Amino acid sequence: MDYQKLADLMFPHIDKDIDYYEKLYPERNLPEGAIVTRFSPSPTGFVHMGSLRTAFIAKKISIDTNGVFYLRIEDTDDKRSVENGIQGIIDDFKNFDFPIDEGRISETEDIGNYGPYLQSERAAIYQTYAKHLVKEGLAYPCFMTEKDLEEIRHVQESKKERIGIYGRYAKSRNLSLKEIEQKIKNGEVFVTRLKSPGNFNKKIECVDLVKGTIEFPENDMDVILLKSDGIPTYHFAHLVDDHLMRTTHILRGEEWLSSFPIHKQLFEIFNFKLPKYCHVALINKKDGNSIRKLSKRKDPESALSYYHEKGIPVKAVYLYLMTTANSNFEGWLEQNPSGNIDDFKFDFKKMSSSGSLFDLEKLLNISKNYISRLKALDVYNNVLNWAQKYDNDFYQIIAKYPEYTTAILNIEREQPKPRKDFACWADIKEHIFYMYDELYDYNKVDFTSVNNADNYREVINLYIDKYFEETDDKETWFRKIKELATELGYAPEMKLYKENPEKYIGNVADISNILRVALTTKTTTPDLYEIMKLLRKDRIKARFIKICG
RNA sequence: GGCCCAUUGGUGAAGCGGUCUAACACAUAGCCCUCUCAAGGCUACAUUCAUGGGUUCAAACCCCAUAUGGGUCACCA
Repeated sequence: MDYQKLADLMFPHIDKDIDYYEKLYPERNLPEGAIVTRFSPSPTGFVHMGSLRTAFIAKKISIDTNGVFYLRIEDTDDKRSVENGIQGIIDDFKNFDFPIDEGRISETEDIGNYGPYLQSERAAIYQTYAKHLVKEGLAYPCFMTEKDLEEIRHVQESKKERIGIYGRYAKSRNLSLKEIEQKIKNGEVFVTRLKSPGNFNKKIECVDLVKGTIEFPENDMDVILLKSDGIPTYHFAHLVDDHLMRTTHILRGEEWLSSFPIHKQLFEIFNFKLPKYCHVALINKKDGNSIRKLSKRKDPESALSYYHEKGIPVKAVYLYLMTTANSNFEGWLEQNPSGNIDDFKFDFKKMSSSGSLFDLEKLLNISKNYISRLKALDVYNNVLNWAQKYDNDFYQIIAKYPEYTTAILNIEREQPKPRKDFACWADIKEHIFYMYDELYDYNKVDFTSVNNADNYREVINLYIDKYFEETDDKETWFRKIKELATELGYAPEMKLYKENPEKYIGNVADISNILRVALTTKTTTPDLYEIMKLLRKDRIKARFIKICG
């Protein structure tokens, strides 16, 4: 068989050879140990949480080694592509503070010297490499129709054989040049298949960075390299792109593990340096009694937009992802409260090889801790940004009172163990609304949940008349509450009350709760003294009077 | 069904042959502290590491089998 002739028959328009591209995309000039990684989604919708996790780890190891992280869009299947899919991915990344070193930055633009980074723009490159393989006698055109393939599958199923095109099922391997020429002349379409040199009975070893060495049967499938439209399948695009873009590490979901032997074989055939592989375990979700993959369709938390809507800080999400990625990260975080992930060194050995459940509760806890360590002004700016998008009424109010709001957010914050009230920006309104006359509603004041509050009018009136003094410091303020309690027959100390409950009609807690509910409509708030200090005299009196009047 | 991966509590996990009646964190419960919360402190929560067998003086850790869960077997990625 004259393979050169066959190659020209199949790819008459391809005039370059692979040397051209090898020179066009030379080895990267990077420091020793620098890792080149990538994220290569197909534009089928929003970026999935699991994908973000994989991308995040990939980026992390590139940062750790002063390497490169790039974004490549795998749009080789237009049936699945979604409108604005590319922009959606780019936007998701942008909104998640996820800058890339090179790759696709808009629907049409790239940065970096190894592009184009959109696979549909690389057809000629793939075809050049495929043509090369044909010339070497390692690939061939296959004219089988869907029906032919179906029949083969049926035969294989009934004989309990492995499904696929291999060995004697690879009928098109035996076509003569003449037959091929005739078919092409007749306008028959063909795919380009690998003439796999593998033997299923031979074992090969594939090394995964976290799973270790895995033994597989050698690949003997004549997998499709180029579909009939000349566009590559994932396998071939992976080979060509990751080789040409000089990727050193492939991080991808575990669902790719089983095609590892195909990829290894492809790299070996071309004699390209095999990148290192890391198959990242999937994130799961408990659904009733069963466990399944976190799903784009069923689980809102799989979409990045979910975190924006709730106002969960992007940093907190990354903190969570890192704790799931490296088991020693949490301990490290405790030692390094600054929490700068860049200072932490990722280690493949500390990565779990089994899939785990996505734990929103844990994420929220991490977020709570993260927010508690922020300065009040930071919190303010963040809520402001969030509210502008998701809660305009609240936005109007807090935008009107920046300093006041910041002061509210600073209550019990500047202390060694700050309050941890907020897990997300969306939580904040519920915790502080009563500080604004616009949101405080005295109709909501309800003493039924406060103990011994039947005489709330008496308590409040006495407090205004005799004990309330705006300039009091905290100690004085509290001493007066106790005096008020005593005067009305409530125990001034919890201890006293517990010792002789029958001696009193209630205790100090009841008194402050009456005041608390009156001023805030809530039974649980931060330090009442701090709240009153910010509310100021006039508003306090106005609220009290309205309630008693 | 073939091939492959995984299996420590409600969750994430540490552990890599003896110090394991199994670290740490989340969740849950109780107590303390306390003006209510949040937080914090203390305590409880796997006598046992999917099951069975083996190797060993000794196994969660090594080996084998079984079970369960997951992935994959497309002109999808």
